[in-house]
Amino acid sequence: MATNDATSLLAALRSAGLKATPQRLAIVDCLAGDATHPTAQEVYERLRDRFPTMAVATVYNTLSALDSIGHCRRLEMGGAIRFDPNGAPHDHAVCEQCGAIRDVAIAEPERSQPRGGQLLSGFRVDRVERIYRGVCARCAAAD
Amino acid sequence: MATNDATSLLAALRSAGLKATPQRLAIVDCLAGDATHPTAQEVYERLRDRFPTMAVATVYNTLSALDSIGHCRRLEMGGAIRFDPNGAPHDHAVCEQCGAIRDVAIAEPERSQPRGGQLLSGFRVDRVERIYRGVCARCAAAD
DNA sequence: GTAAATGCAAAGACTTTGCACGGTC
DNA sequence: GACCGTGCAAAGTCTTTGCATTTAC
Repeated sequence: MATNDATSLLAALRSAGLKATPQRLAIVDCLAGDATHPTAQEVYERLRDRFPTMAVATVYNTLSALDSIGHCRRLEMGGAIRFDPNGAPHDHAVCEQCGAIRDVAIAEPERSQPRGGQLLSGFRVDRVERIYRGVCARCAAAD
Repeated sequence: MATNDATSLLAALRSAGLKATPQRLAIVDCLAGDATHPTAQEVYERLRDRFPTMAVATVYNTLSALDSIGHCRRLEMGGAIRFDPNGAPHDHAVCEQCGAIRDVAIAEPERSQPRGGQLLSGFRVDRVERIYRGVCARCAAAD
């Protein structure tokens, strides 16, 4: 799988025939260097200083482009859509209080493979998503 | 756990000090008799005929009340919030094409218990959610 | 009668879309 | 130079909020 740092993301962009614009460079950079899975809005706000004229639509456009070439995944698990540049299979832990999302290594790799045959007659399982819901260390400490 | 049919949901409402209005009866009824996990909008539209003056806010109000007394769960798994009256622990299968959500019995009960200790230092796991993403029988047939 | 729920309307957050202009290759 | 991406603005969807009126208990 791709390492999905800023460099490889860019390479992926270009090899997919997509153009490398300054905005895209910045968005890719912002996403790759961030473990919190920012929303499109967050990326937009963070880049506002550097690109005062950039439109929200551009952020969505770029993130969708990255998604469609398989170099970032849309995470839809409540609230706004988040974007995950981590190409490796992994699960997520979501803090119910602050909404932070954290990657979690898959503990039981064999379980990540659907065994839908018995369970879901007629439903073709493409992938399984696991979400750990709870409270993150910081919020627990703040209580 | 509660069976969460319309009758028990109502009883729960009343024992929680919440009032049983005609609108709530209808909403509870609509939810209990529906396996598709309707969104608030869908419930609203379905009850429009019977309650032409009912407001969307009322639907949200009732569903939130049910959620807060633990008799229905908010499902936030992409797109609009859905409401699940099934009180038993279970997972969900989501069709990527039509968006249908289907309950899935938990195949490996022991796995539903978080073993976060090793995996998520500092993160207190309250529950684990599993989502099977794929294509439902009907959509597969339509291809 | 009291407390709570409803209806209504408005605002808010997030996302998508269309089109003309400007930049990349 | 051709094409793609950007910026801008508007619309669309879902959800939440405030307040006066009505209703259940």
